[in-house]
Amino acid sequence: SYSSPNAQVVSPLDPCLRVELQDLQLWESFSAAKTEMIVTKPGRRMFPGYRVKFSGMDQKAKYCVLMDIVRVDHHRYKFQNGGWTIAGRGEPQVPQRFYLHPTSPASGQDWMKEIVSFHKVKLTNSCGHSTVGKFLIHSMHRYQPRIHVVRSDDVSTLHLQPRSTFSFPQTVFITVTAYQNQEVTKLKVDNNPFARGFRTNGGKTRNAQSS
Amino acid sequence: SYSSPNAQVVSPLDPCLRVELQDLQLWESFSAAKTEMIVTKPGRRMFPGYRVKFSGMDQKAKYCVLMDIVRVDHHRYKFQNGGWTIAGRGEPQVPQRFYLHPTSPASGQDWMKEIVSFHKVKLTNSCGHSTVGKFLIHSMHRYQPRIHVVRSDDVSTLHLQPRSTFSFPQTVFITVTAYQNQEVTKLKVDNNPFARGFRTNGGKTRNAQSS
DNA sequence: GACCTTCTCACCTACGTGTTAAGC
DNA sequence: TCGCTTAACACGTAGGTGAGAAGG
Repeated sequence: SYSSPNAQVVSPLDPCLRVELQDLQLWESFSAAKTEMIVTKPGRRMFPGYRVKFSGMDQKAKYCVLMDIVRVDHHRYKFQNGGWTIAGRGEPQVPQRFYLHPTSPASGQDWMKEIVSFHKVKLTNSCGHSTVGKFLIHSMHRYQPRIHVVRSDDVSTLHLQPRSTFSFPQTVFITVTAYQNQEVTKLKVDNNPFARGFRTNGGKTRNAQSS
Repeated sequence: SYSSPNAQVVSPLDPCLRVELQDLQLWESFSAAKTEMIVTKPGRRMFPGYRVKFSGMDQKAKYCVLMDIVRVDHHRYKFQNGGWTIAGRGEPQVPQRFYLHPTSPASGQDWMKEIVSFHKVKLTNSCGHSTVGKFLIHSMHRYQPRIHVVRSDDVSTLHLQPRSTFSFPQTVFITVTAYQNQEVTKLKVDNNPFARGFRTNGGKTRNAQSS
């Protein structure tokens, strides 16, 4: 009930509220190749960046928007013979911190005005560093980001409020410390502007997602 | 009553609360030459960056910290014969928006833990663009930033709460669209790392304020 | 040895500077 | 003309890429 085959999901609590995943085609290209996300000690961004568009909010009401990243299953994975296979029991899932989108709190009108981006969040495998804007996760496990919407402007009691939760199956990924599947690497290089230096030819020249 | 000859000011509402201006020596060098701040359509940062340190807060209590920038007098200025002179009546002062420091709300302990920086705020003379983190002000007028501390974690009613206001005479500046005083230009080039490309010699080589 | 992690690097994007010339 | 504003520019800082070598 947290996922949907479509890129637009309806809230049970707030029946008009809808969330639409951006860059859907890009996400699906990665998903078809089994998305990998690098995780490092200092923290690494996700690519594609996680961006959504809201509609059906109460224009005047105040909302907070949060993200977390949760495990999809209980397995550890390995890349073998060109594909991903289960490699035993996964690490125990630690309860995730929520990342509060910095626009919070804001009116429904403000949230719907433009695309809401989480492209600055980072994935880390080290608990030593500061953890603002970083998700601590294990390598070689499957994860999925989730978006939570809380109809409140009181940031201090968000965890007690009812919330609407959205997630998209296209955004499931496996964490790695180095890319395993060359097809994934090629998609990253061809579409992430910061990796333009590694393009050979045929890659998108200008209009890729600006991370 | 909003200003003080010192770099550390005491709150009337909260007698232990103190605010200390950082980079005081740098601010005073500029002030001695009559500080100029560039204002542009897309927005320009201030240099020196506005940074303060808090002490004497209630460790457990929640605070919000805001900035605004207000007119110091009612004049318009011009630069003539190497100095600033009054050039008639200033534009009418428009009520300023507050900039809420993104750390807000946070505990006194968190605020006091490290230097609180407003170096990302920008000065603009165009109301067309988005105004988040930007102050709309007129060129050729004198302004002064102010810091407001509100003992509350309810962001939505901040404007109704009592607040302690601090400002420092060393931070008064005149807005310009291009630098008038060469002495000011030299101070900017010698101390702002982003202007390192314009240094001739004798400028600080490394340890300048990282804006 | 096989597998995974970490570090350094060249290369890129993004954007903060004053300068300069053009515009009004 | 004069005073002020704007836009394009070269040159910096800051930081996001995968590659490759080294480490465990």
